[in-house]
Amino acid sequence: MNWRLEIAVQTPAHSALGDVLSYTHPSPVAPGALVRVPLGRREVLGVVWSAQPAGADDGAAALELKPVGAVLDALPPLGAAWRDLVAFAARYYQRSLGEIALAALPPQLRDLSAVQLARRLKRQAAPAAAAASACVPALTPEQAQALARYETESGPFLLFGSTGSGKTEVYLQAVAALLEREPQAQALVMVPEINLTPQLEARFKDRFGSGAVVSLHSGMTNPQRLASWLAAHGATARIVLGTRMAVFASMPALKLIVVDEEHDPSYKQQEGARYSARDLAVWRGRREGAKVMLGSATPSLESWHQSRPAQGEDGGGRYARLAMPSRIGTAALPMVRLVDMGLQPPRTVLSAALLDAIGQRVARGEQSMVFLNRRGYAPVLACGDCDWKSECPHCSAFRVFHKIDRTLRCHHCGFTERVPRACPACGNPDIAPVGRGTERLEEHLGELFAGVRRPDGSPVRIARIDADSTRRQGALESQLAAVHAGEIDVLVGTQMIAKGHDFRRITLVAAANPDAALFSSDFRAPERLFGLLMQSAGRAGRDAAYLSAQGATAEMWVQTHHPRHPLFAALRRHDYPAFAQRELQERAAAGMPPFAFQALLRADARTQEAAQAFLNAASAAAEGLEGAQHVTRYSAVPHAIQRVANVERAQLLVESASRRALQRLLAAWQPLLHGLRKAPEGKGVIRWLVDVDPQSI
DNA sequence: AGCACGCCGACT
DNA sequence: GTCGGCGTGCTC
Repeated sequence: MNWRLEIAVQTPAHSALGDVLSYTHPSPVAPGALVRVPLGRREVLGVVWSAQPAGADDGAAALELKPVGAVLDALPPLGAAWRDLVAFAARYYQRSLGEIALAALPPQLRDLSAVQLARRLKRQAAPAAAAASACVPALTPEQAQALARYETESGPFLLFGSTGSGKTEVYLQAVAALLEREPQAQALVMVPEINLTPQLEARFKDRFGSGAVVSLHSGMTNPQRLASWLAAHGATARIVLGTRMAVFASMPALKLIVVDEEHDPSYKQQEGARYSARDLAVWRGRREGAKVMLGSATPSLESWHQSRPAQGEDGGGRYARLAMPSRIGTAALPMVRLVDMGLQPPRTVLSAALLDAIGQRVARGEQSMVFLNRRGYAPVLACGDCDWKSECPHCSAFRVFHKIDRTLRCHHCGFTERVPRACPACGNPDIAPVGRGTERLEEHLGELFAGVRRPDGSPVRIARIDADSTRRQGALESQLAAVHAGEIDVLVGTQMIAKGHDFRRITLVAAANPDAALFSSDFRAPERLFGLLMQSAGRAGRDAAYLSAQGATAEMWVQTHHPRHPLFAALRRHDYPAFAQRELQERAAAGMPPFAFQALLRADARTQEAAQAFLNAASAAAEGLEGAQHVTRYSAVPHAIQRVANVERAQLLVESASRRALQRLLAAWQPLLHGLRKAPEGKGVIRWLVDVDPQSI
């Protein structure tokens, strides 16, 4: 008898193909099995979704089905829980099943034949079990209490612990208790950025032995990723560490998911399937009966709101909040100093008081860190005579001046030219940089501190860390190592340096110019700024012993034109709850997330008119669809960066107080959008996409 | 998305 | 006369 298999293959979201394609096979194949199937002229990897005897009810299916090429039966099939996760993610984020399923598998699986895979699996013997360390630090009362609640309650948990409160130790011990109790259990630990995986990996391997731990992130080579994935799938790895992609790791015995720095925007995928790994982690935990622990010093307002305690009529949120407000040891949180830039001489970059404070630290042999959220030398180059500015010819953005190689570079499309000798418009040789980036700040500090000496009389050492300085493989690691080794006195960089890195000897952190986020059109900008500043403050004075030996106090400096802004008042007191309460009140009053759910319909087209026409036609077509009466549809507007690489971009916001209504509308909308693409309204449209729970609008 | 087919410009 | 530009269409 012949069997008909429904198989998920990598079909793009825009194709009109169904979720699964049907193939025939002489025998039944278990759902979750990997197969190779013919698709057009090529053979692709697929995941079996279901199997049924052929001929039963497919009389209408006049389609000539092709046979399955090969079954990769050396590999145990992917479990029902994994398939449910993939199916949910596909449905929720409006993508095809196959796109999510195949993206969740290691890329190398796509190129391996059944024989090659079988050989690979045979080679993947049991890992050499390196000894685990018995050295487990004693817990603080707060850590012990958080762990006790974690053990007795079901979660999900929000571990609200200030920087330096020892969240990682809580994760480690939660994992340790689990592995001890259940000899088969697996744990998944996620971090927002690849940069943060090495130090976490070192800590976990030290505690649990190197054989038990594998990493999963896009910085790994394909063979490494395959090896890690197979170890997770085969449950030989008890702990998987990784970035957002790891949320899809096949882990048959998953019992605990940790999402560290859960507020970090990096958990939201920004291209292809735009999923939130944090939200999927919560869903996956519930589906698989795994406990979920989200951790942050500055939680997302969504998670904070979801973990609110019961109060009066309000039954509270679904998450349990575990608070760890204190820093370990005697180290106090750094003192926050606000510099009113309105009182400084015009065009001041770094105020005299801040320079003095940094200079004193250099003289004492301590380290300082200054961050500025603009890389390059200057964001714009402008002519002194005419109104020429260094606009990108392909984008609605300025090209950034990079002095280091004398180029103008567009950070959106990559278009790069050498800096012209004179104004291209009027020939005036007097063209000058406007504004400041990290490169210029580094240069500026070098000039200002040229005469400053370190305790041993040697000159000050200044370094810069940003996307430009770390382009080379391994550059970030070596630069961070130099900071750790005390070879740097003043570190300049973008927010890259504000995240996670544990600099022991930094006693001063400064935000040079964070004001833009206060008045951004993006309603989440203040939340991100507050998180960034709190996190940066957390970089300072982490080592209490060092501080007291130095007789030093840690300081966080913020230069602003709005020193009385409530955000800074809360920052001064390190008072995240106060900031969150105020922000949530505003969000509630304005009907914004987390009190509403949003999705963006985006379109790219040759012209802005075409992009908007498509979106507005789509909006009109949505009238009367299921869920539409509970969903607000706004008009199409240009994207914040309207044109990139000569493509015009527009977006349309849809919003609802009901997640269910929004989901219904999006599901019903999808086929109409496919149709519209071919209609006159879709003329000129290059692509369109839906972004559910967009992270910025 | 790939990867075809298909119909018009500058080259051996 | 061909090589190749990327426009349109299909994949169980």
